[in-house]
Amino acid sequence: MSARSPERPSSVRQIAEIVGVSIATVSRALNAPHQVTPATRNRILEAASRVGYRPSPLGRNLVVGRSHLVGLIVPNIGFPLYGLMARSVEDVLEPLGLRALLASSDDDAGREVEAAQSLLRHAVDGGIVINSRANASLPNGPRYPWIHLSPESAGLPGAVELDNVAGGRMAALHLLSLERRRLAHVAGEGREGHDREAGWLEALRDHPLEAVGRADGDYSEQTGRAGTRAILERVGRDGLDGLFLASDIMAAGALRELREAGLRVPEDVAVIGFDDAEFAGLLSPSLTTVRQPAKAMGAAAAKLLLHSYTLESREILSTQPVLFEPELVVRGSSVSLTVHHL
Amino acid sequence: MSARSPERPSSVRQIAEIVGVSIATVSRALNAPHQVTPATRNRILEAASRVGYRPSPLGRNLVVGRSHLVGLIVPNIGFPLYGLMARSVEDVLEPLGLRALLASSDDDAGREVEAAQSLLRHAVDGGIVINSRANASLPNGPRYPWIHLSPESAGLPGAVELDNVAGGRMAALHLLSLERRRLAHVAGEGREGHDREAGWLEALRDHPLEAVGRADGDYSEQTGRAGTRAILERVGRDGLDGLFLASDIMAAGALRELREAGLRVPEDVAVIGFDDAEFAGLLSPSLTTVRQPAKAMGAAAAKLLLHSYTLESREILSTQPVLFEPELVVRGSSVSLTVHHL
DNA sequence: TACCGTCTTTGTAACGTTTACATCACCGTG
DNA sequence: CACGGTGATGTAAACGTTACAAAGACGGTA
Repeated sequence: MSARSPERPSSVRQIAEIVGVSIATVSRALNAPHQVTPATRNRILEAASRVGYRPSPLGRNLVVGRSHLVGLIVPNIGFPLYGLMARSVEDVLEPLGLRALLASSDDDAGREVEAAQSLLRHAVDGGIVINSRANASLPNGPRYPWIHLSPESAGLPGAVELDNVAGGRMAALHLLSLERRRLAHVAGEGREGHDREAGWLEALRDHPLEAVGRADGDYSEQTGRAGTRAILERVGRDGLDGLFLASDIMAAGALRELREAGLRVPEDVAVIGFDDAEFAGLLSPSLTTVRQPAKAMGAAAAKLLLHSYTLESREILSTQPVLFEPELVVRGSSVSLTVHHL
Repeated sequence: MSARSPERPSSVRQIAEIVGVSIATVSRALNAPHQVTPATRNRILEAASRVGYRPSPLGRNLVVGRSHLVGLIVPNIGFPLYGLMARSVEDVLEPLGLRALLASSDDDAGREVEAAQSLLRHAVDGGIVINSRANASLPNGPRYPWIHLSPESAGLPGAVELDNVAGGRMAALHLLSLERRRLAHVAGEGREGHDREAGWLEALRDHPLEAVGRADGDYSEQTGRAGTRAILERVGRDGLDGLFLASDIMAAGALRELREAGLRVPEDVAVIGFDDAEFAGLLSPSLTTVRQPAKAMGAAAAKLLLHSYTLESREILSTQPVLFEPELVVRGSSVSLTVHHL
């Protein structure tokens, strides 16, 4: 049983005294060995390992002026999409000895600014803000910039965005390719939702359609369901054969509403969601969706930050956002997949 | 346009020089105002605000020996259950100025130990480990303890656990209360899965059953599905009227398998899962499940840590784990809920 | 050999903050 | 006046790294 050693941990000073050199030489022996005569270097290393020396990160942080901490502001880390992004941010930062310091904004600009201030008090070197509402009004304290991983980073330098317009277009083209001509959309909020609908409408414009409907939603199951019902009431049971919803959660509500209305998916109505949430493949029928490449986007944001980290500057970022293309994931809710039970 | 002020930020030294006092007096004027004569105090505060003084957290951390950072080791923050726990940990820590520093273990003991070491290099004051595999072999560096939020914290001090045995019992009693007598279970791995099955079997013991089956799974949809199929093949289509799966994801697989086998849920087979994942209510039918109170458990772990934080000790923790009771959430997969269309 | 320049090795001091301890002045009491 | 107490302030130490200085060795050249 090794002793718990309640004595204060060993320091460079202690080692310097043992060996009979200055603390600077000790530090050099550990960090830049070639600058120290082999003889003294060995004595220092030997003494260091004998007393079990572990440099204090706090002392190091102080003098180098960097904490190796990266702030990560997320609306709510409990939401799977944000968790995924956070994880891939982490994976990129870790090999460089950087760590993510977590804060929640709850999609509120005020709380977001508070979170940023709190992170700055913890001396983060830089930060990544997912779904920023405060945008430019974030306190510009950190040594390296705030990177925005958002749908609406209004021209800010250092931004990673999803091409929501292209996503909406994809959904439309997919349904059109399935010969569906009686289409409807349940939209989402914010620029995000607006862009998805813009892409959707743009792609539909040139095609002769029998009917096209819409309803507003807020990404919740409840509004997905209510929107679907409203559309059905307006166009009738036969007035709909393709439905695009701005989130998978809304699409889950739509699937239920359609089933309860006695409509078959995908035979009567093809359904397509947005995000490719974890559960999209678990629904019945499994949900066709426009995939948001969350991991790649998180990694891109982290790399953007690393870029200015290694360049020791916060100014050099492009004003052009890094744009990510979504990806169509076709599942059972839009095509009758061959069922493989034996 | 305010100047970007590339000069180094103001320090206590600077203020001390302006006012003509020692740096100690400056520090006291800011942190313990009553120890300083009102006249000097005012001059110091005035000078501080004039130069826009903000104390360096790095300097402070260094001298007080606390970073106000709490390590949070999670298998994968992208998993919703862990994200939920992390969020509520954060909510408890935040009001005290503590922040969570994130690390991933990927359910691997080696990676977990590495993560702990990395967090210690960042000088975390203490830490919370969700689903620890390393348990007692975590490096005992931090000033305050590692709190375990796990299914199997083998007698470690400072642990928060779910009563999985009670959860299994609940599932059994629920199916029994629905007059189901041909029951089966798809088990999960680890002590977690073992305990759930133990509770399940214990509750079934005293009841006369027509049939009872089981299969092994690993919490994935695929094994939930395969296990269900295996059970059906063994007992036949009429040999099953109640099915308990050790996770909601497995239950989602079971729902699909049962549907494809032409069995109705809940009329022919009642299904119950475990966890109450986000999507449980989105499935069709919506999934009855044994709810794991993730938020409450995360909060409890954080409070356990705060306890030793305020007591300035890492030793005083109870060896008894804080045990949380799961909660039965009844939905459509086990009872025919009145459908409210119209 | 004396001098100069260059290179290697090591030492000094500063960075920012807090706090235990020391110092100093002042006031009241015996 | 001596003593003790009180309140305000100063000094120094703690942490690890690095710019700069200093010192010494060495070689080349006059």
